[in-house]
Amino acid sequence: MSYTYPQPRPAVAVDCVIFGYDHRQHMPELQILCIQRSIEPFRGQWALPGGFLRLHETLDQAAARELHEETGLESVYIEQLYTFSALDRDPRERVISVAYFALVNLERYTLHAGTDAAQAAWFSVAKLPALAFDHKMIVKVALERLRGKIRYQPIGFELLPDEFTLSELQTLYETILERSFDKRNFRKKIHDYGLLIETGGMRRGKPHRAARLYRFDTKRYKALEKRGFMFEL
Amino acid sequence: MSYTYPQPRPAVAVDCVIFGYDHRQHMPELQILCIQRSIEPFRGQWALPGGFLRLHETLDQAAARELHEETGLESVYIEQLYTFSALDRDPRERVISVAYFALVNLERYTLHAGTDAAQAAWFSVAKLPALAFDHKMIVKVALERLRGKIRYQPIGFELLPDEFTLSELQTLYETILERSFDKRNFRKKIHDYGLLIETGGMRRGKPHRAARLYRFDTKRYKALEKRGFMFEL
DNA sequence: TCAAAAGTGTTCTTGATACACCCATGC
DNA sequence: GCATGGGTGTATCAAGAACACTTTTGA
Repeated sequence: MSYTYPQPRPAVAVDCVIFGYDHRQHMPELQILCIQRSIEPFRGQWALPGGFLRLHETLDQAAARELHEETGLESVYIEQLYTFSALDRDPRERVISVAYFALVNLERYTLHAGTDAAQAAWFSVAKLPALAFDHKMIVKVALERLRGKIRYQPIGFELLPDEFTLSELQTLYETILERSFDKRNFRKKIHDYGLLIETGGMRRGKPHRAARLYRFDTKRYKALEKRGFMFEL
Repeated sequence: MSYTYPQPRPAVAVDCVIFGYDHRQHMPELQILCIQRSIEPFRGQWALPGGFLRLHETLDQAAARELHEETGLESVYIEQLYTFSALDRDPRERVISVAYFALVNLERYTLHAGTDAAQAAWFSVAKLPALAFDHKMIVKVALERLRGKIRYQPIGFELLPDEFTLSELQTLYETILERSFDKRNFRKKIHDYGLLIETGGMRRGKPHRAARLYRFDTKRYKALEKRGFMFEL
């Protein structure tokens, strides 16, 4: 059998579930960036940022490009999630979509008006609007992945500033996992892993005791990881 | 902005990492099905079974179809792994590949001569030949996924016959995870989960005491799973 | 001085690990 | 009768869970 050029091809798109989190809020919520579509199909509806793969770029590059184009963000945590391929997921024609999820610390980022006439907005995951295509399902899979992964990989730090307090870290976990942790047990566990470095700084300005600031010790984590160490919260 | 038909498109392929396991072997090994390519590129080299996505099928269907065409197997465990998109992964042209992994119990399956003039053969994961394209990397990712997943999801049973002994189950875990378990602790843990049903049958025919046969209790597992239960080995 | 979150240890319970001997079978 | 794996329980250790009060800060 000779090489048969595969004639009819699906279009290949990349869609990004961009999770945002703001530790400064009193009751922080996990948020997702949506854009309001300015073109058909689903014109006027909210959807995940995304676009078509170009031939000169990898999927990772396409996802990073889309994220940059639609939000201005660069060098944030992003990873491939899953590839969706239902036959009718796009009414125009056959499109498969490689979904990514990204984690954004909202302190460093304030939303600029959407780039190409599209409105962008953050929605709490609890109050997402109706989404175009199969994006509701993509969000569902992304949430499951995030919740599963955050418990045994230190990706949660991507949602916080470089320096953070232990309470901020605990609230982050509680928000994402939708459960509460005992303060003393949480702190003991975190400290016992030895993965946080006290910076010496303090978080002040609130009408209560100031809190110590910490940084995540990436180098130490990577070293331990190579020796088969497993972090688990 | 109007709908811009995305002109240059990559071809979309599906590749399958088919894991095989035979509990009847004395020292079982995890194996992978490879096919010897009869066409260019990489003619004569070993590769993972795969082919191009057709427009009328989903990726899951394409993976199942490829698996069926190249092995005759149907209704085995199969799940999407990752989508690979390096620019030069196929020398012909731009091809992205959605990789799947499947689990096959080799007792129920003996390899027929390859379908379309291609030779198919099982290789121990420890002694894989050189593989075409980026298939070596795909296998690496599949192995990591299998090893990670088998510890907290009962997919290992897919590699055993419906009825199996506790020693067979233990050997399966030891083989895949490349570590040993204490026999008494292993059995206690398995029993405590209450997910095995004693069938009453015995595995005989070996020059030592006969062993009790068990079935995995899928219904009970699914019920527990919905209530947030987590199995972990 | 008050409200609000920061910070800190001990006890108890549970699950993980380590470990050795008798039993049944086929040859 | 012997070699081979099947089958069983207990004691120890480590990690997880439960739990309450004092300290510091800004308003």
